[in-house]
Amino acid sequence: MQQPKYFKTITGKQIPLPVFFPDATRAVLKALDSSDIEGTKTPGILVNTYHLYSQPGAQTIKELGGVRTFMSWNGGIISDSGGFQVMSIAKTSGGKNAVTDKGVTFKEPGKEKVVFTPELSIKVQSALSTDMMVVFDDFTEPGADLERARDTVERTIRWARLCKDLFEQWCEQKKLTEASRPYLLGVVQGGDHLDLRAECTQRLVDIGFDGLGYGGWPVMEDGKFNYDVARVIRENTPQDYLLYGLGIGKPDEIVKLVDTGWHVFDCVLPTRDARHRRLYVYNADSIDAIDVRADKFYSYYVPDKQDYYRDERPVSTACDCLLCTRYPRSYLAHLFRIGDMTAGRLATIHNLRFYSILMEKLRFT
RNA sequence: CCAGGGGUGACGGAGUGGCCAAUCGUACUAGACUGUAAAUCUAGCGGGUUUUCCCUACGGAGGUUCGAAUCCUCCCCCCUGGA
Repeated sequence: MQQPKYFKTITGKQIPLPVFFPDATRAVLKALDSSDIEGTKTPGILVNTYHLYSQPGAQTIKELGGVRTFMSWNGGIISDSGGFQVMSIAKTSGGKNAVTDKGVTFKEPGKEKVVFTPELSIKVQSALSTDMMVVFDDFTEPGADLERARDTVERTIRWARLCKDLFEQWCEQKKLTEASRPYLLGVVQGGDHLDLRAECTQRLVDIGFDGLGYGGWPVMEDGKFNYDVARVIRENTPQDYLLYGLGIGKPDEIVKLVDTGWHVFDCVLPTRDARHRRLYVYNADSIDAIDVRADKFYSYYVPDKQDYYRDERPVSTACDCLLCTRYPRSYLAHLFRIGDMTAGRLATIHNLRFYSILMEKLRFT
């Protein structure tokens, strides 16, 4: 068994691993359109099942030919199950929200009550027509004790089995072949309890998936990444599985995880940070000079600082994005200061190119 | 020249005898953001290495008062009408 080399799309594309797919939760990468995304050499995106189910609805997207056609995107697409959103809303807002073996019931202020279940998640994901579907899981909250974590693991496994069955039925019904069907990803829970993570991994492998995801909140309560968890999952997973760090992460975390044998990542950081005026820049003069395994290989750049009001230089010379090749720092500073949307667009484009360069570097070294 | 209004910290703009180093907004500075309830949120923003304390401050100079950004007098400047 060999480690996978590509992420295959249902349209027959082969995207070389490792990959980073930024989050287009509601079928839009905030501030960008699909051709902007292409310009950043980003190979794929993540959309969210729950959000698209809420709006515009599974049936609508299905009739419009799936998310790929809907948003005119021809790269890879992963659909997240919606479990994470639903769970974080249900578990953190308390009240009448409840997680049972059947699914999750919750109510957001100003909206009607929602019951989200594994069945519904798979059904919606199949309507979205994505390249990877993720099982609906029960996420282990940060800091959960062993007993609590075990509960979430048991439920996650129960739901994983259910999702797998439904997925197989759907493939059979649609007469999908090994090549034309999407991946199905299991999600490992168990918090920081390593034995439990190992057990969860093994039991998911017994059910059988194309890959496994690093589930739960991506970082520990102190904000540090728990690499032991990543290692334990790796050690208990067959070589030919895809390993996917759900919601991960910072550039240096991704480097370490790739070196640990992980292949797929998604995270809101580059896009959200861009809108929040944090740009990522390599500590290098040119793209060739970037060393992603150096100690501090990147820094943050705050675009609208007074120092940059009259700065004619590009944000980074180790970048070939639209922003860095065309505009001076002074212009970006101006756009942020006047609050124009173009600031968010250019900054997002830059950060996405930063991440795509990162993955290119990791692929070749 | 006459009548009326006004001068507050980088800017806009509250406050009209003590609870005022002075509401609030902007700007600025720093920080946060990890399967997006987030183009958001938090903190600081006159000075001081004794900090529930001292100093300097609300156009300027005097004065009233136990106490003034707030009241009085004069001066300087700005705005709006009228000559």
